[in-house]
Amino acid sequence: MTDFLPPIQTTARDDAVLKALAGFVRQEALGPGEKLPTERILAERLKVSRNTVREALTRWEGLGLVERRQGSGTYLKAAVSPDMLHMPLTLAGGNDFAGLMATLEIRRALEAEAAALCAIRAGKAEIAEIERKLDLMEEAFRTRAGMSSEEDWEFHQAVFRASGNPLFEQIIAAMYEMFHRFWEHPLGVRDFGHASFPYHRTIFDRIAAHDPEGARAEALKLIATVEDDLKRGAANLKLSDRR
Amino acid sequence: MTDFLPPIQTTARDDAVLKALAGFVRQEALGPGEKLPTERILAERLKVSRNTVREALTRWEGLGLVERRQGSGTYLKAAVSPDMLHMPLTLAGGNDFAGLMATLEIRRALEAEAAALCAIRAGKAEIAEIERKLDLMEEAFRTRAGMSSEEDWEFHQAVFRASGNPLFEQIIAAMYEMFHRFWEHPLGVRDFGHASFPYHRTIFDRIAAHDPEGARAEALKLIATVEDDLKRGAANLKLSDRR
DNA sequence: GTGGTTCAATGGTCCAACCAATTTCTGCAC
DNA sequence: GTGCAGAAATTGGTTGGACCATTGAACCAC
Repeated sequence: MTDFLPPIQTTARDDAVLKALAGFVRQEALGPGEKLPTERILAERLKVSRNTVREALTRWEGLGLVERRQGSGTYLKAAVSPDMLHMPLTLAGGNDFAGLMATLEIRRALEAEAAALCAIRAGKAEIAEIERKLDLMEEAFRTRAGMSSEEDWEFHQAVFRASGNPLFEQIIAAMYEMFHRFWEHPLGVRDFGHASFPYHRTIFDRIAAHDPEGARAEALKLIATVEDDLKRGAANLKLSDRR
Repeated sequence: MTDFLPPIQTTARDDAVLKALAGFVRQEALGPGEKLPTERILAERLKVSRNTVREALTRWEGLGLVERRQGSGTYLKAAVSPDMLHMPLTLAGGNDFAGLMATLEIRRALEAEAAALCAIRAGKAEIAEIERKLDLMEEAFRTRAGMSSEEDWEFHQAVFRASGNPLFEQIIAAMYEMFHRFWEHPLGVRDFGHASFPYHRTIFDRIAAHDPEGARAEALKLIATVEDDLKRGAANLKLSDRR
């Protein structure tokens, strides 16, 4: 009945290397941007071949945790801890309309929930921070006469951060990354995101008023406008076939 | 303005290897489970060292696209196409009560949205598949007089799959993994998940009736019962400090 | 058939060397 | 001293060859 005997692993050198390295990073309190030891030094210290070290680092590089620069060194790109969970998300045929809509559906689910949670949990400091980002965004909108991806993103980040659940920010950051990978100006729509502008303040108002369902509703409206923009853009270019 | 001239890569051997291999997989129409050429053969055919081939395969292995079995060979684990978009998601710190609640909040957001999308998009085949999983789950519930994690999980997986958006399933798989990381029987609650049982069928009914908002509402009820169980469990053991 | 044994194939690791990009140091001109 | 070009050291990237550990198939004795 107990068919759950975990398979024994006699050899897992590279995994051991990664665990040791994660421990080292924690020990030395290394943060993003900092340089970690040379491959040669790691190989010597850990008593494994440089080749094994390289395989381990290759894994971390693929996970986006680390960046290697030839002639310079290997640098941390994100925080690492020994007990991380890695989940490679893969989207087949990523850079097309369907892929963008897929990320937007995730964003709709998370954005609505996060806004609601934020309305419940955000304290005075968090609300002030969100309002600051909102002001920055509106200022950028006025001076540059259009949406600014950067300030817009920072506003949403602030909301996610105030939701009290770090997973929201991490997942949505991945979606954002995917969204902006190939589309600086998605589908050539010039005023992309323009329609979503007013909803940023309405979302903030509902959050400040600690009205979860109101915040959720406004967030849904915002996403709906982005979806409309996207569909409009897709309709504009008849053949988006990049195969 | 066009500061997006892609940097030329004088050296990107392993990337080239992956591209070539992806082309090969497509050419030969290889599917999951099938065996790839030997490392030695790949090295010889591609005119690169076996070590380079290994680094490339290590990347794919990290992305979950491929599985290597010593003494046997390298096997495809998922469909592979040359233009895939990879987005590693790394989640930190989910192994305590707060972490479990965090994963549940994500699950609430995604489960509700997926159920609604599923009610809109699922065809006859998908609905039949979901019902099959539901029957299996109810059968397991009767015979073993309690919730079965395995069958329960398969039911939800079927719903996510029928949502038409592969990201749902992938993200929720990460949450599931995190959830089950340290808690086989979360917090020692014996009949954990018992209360959520009836909602599985109500969710299915709303999906089968193509009633998005109904499905969403039932999904929310289900998650609420799980949250209650979790809180009850946390109250049971006064000190859950495993640090 | 059952249960070992042998043996070839395959991934895992190691080593030593060299290549290519980057950084650092050195020494010269001023 | 300052500035800068060129040499030298550092570091990741690649190569080729060797050996180990595991797997699976063929084979054999019983």
